[in-house]
Amino acid sequence: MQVDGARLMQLFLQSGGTKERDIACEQRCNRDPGSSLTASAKSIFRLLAEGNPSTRPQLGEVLNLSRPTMSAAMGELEQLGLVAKIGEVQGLIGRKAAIYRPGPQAGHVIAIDAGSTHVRLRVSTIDRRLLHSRVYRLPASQLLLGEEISRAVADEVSATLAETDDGWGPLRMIGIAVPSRVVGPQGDQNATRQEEIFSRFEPPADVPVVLENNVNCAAVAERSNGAAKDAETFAYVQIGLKIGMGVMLGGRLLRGRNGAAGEIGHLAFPMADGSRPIPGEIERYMGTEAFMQRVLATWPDSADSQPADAADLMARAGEGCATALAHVTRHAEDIGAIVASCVSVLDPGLVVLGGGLGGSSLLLPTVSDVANRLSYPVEVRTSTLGQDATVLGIEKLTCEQTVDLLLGERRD
Amino acid sequence: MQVDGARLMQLFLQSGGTKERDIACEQRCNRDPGSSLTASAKSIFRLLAEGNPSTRPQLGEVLNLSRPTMSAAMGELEQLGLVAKIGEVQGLIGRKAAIYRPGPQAGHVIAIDAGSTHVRLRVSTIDRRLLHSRVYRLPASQLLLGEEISRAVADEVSATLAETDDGWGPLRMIGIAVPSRVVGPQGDQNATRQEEIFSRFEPPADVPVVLENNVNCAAVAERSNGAAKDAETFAYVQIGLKIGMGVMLGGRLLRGRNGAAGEIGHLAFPMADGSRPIPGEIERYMGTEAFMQRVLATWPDSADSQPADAADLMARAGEGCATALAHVTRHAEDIGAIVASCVSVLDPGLVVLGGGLGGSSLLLPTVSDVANRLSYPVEVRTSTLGQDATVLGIEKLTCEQTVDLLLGERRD
DNA sequence: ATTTTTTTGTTAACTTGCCTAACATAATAA
DNA sequence: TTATTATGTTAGGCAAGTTAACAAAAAAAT
Repeated sequence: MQVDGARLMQLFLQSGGTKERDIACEQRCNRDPGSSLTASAKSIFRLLAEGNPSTRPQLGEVLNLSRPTMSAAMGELEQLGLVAKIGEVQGLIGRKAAIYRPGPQAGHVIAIDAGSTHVRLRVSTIDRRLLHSRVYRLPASQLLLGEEISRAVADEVSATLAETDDGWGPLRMIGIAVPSRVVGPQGDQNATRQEEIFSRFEPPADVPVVLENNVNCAAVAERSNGAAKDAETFAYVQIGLKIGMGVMLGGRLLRGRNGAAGEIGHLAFPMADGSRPIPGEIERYMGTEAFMQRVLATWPDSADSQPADAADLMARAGEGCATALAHVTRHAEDIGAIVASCVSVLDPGLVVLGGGLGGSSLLLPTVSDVANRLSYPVEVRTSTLGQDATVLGIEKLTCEQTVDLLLGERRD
Repeated sequence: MQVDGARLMQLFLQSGGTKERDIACEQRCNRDPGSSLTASAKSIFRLLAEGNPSTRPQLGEVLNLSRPTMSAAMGELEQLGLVAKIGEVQGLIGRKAAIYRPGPQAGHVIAIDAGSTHVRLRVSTIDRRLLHSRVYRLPASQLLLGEEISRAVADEVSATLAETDDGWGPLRMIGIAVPSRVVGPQGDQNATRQEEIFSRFEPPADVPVVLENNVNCAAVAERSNGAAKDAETFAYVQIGLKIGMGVMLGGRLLRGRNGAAGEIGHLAFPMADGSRPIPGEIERYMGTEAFMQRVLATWPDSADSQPADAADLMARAGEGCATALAHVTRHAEDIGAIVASCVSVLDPGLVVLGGGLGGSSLLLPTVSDVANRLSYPVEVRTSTLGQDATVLGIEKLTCEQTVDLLLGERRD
């Protein structure tokens, strides 16, 4: 079932309309129950949605709200079921304080990493308490087959819906991380395969769907759960089979006109006096496959047997094999050069390295040295998240979108 | 007179403090007279500061304010002298409407382009009505001598202050565009020469100074007066003696941690299989000097005499000289490759070319073709502003900062 | 010339959303 | 049992907006 352009737009833009006819009101009011809350109630809900259950005094302190205002706001929120009291805490002295977190009517989201080897799915509340999760490994023979991924997503979502618990509240949104550019209405719609995800998967009616590029999702995860927890601005550079970057500026993803911001696989390369760049060449050159070809081409017969794959090479380098280490270091220099180019454009102050190869801490010193030598001061860190990075990122983004939706404050 | 670090910080941060002691209150209240205005009055002032004199109905329409609110807000603003009635307009029917613009107490700013060949100065109201302007051409022998530029700035400012008219209202701020990185407090302070501007120039006491990189200023000007009038997001790429870029994202400049965002003179280059990049090499390679060396090295004896300089080369290319055109086109290919790298990182959708060489429309087709072939869809335009771009940009930035200051809303 | 219509601007009364001050409640400490 | 302290509610006030009604000033209609 192919989802056409109009339908996809609808998925993107759902819930925006305030000028719809009255007949849709009941639906809409159920979809964004908090759109008529006071500003203070909204800010309280936003804070609780971050994931820390809090007492009224704590919330009031952070948000600079008086106790009467807290009282009124919590009244509004509790009435709608958007927050719930989950316990009490006793200080050293004085009356106990009630502890709140988002309530059942805040509902839950489904976040899906629709990767080419795995489909990972997490169901969670909007304050990111995990309710359910599944992982489906795609048969290796079907790598890169968009339709098979779509079918796997459809299956996993069906299975999830069958197990839905009443206590989870309503399903508010589905977020899907895809390994392609994600383009808004005014961008270039050609040459993106974002619709393929819907070729076999039809999302439940009335549940908005958000799509995001998988590298961007990993960047979001690094910020919310990983190596960039303290940073508002940084770049996440992924080096593996392919290369890509996710850019976070002031806590917001940089997407670009065509959803192509961070597509460093298209940096001009080769780039030197007398040479002419080839489109996408740097992605091929830096990718694991070409890298291993170069490694094997010069691997000495005298030494150990040839490394089986990139992971094997990295392992041997880590064990002290000089030949392996030389190759890894050479690759790290190339990565450092790419990082330097990104720093020259963005000057993010922090770069997090991730991906199949980039995640190795062996690369770190060389990448950092080269980048800092070529460009401007930048801290380089290695990703602390494993293969869950992408699904955690799309979960975070979906929760944020859901909060915006519930509060009637569309952000982007 | 060297301005030390503490003084510079003070210059940057002036007007922020709300926790100063009461003795400073009178001064402060004179400095940000509008800090106690209602939100609606502030938004009205902001709109008028954009430069379009407007009637109350027009303002109310745009800002969604009722007539009584307009009445109250205009009352506040007129009382403070922040707006003034400058006339009336008669519609087809009905009562005349008064036309307003920022009033005398809104004051004026001095904007300075402290370039290495010229010092350009504009005095204008915060709605950018030109009050006075001067240009000083530095003696060629003193190119790049920071102290001479500083002295020229000091002289021009003195001359301006001497000519100040009472009708201009108070001097609110001085903005200076400098050809170096401009670094905030948490960035890398080394290797920027931003303080040199103060070596011979001491700004009047109590007048805040804002510094900004000159390429960033040109980008701002392209947005407010030039080729990117309709764009919120674009990159301005300057190609001349040196190369640089200014990045505008959603109407805001991207500065980076160390003020080095857009410093594409540090893109990794040469970058090819087997080569290692050299810091700053692409700036040398792309700069006019190295470019002309390559041109002259292969210039055929049989043809016309060698071109005298880059401008001469461009002129001959424009007249149809095949040799010159071939060189220009080759250079345009290199520029296209650089643009492609920037597009791969930012995907801005629009790139404006400027600078001594970049401003030539001869380059446009090739740059556009190469960039679009190597990377993602991007429109390429040629700058429409001449040498005034930088001073217009710093003027715009200074006016924006002044409005923020007057309204007590520090933005960045 | 007078009345009507239309737009602009003001006045009056109300609403919202926050605040402070005072009071009520529930816990520990004395 | 009383004092102290933190939490939560009630009462009353204020700032900044709203709508409704009225006043003023202009062209259009009578």
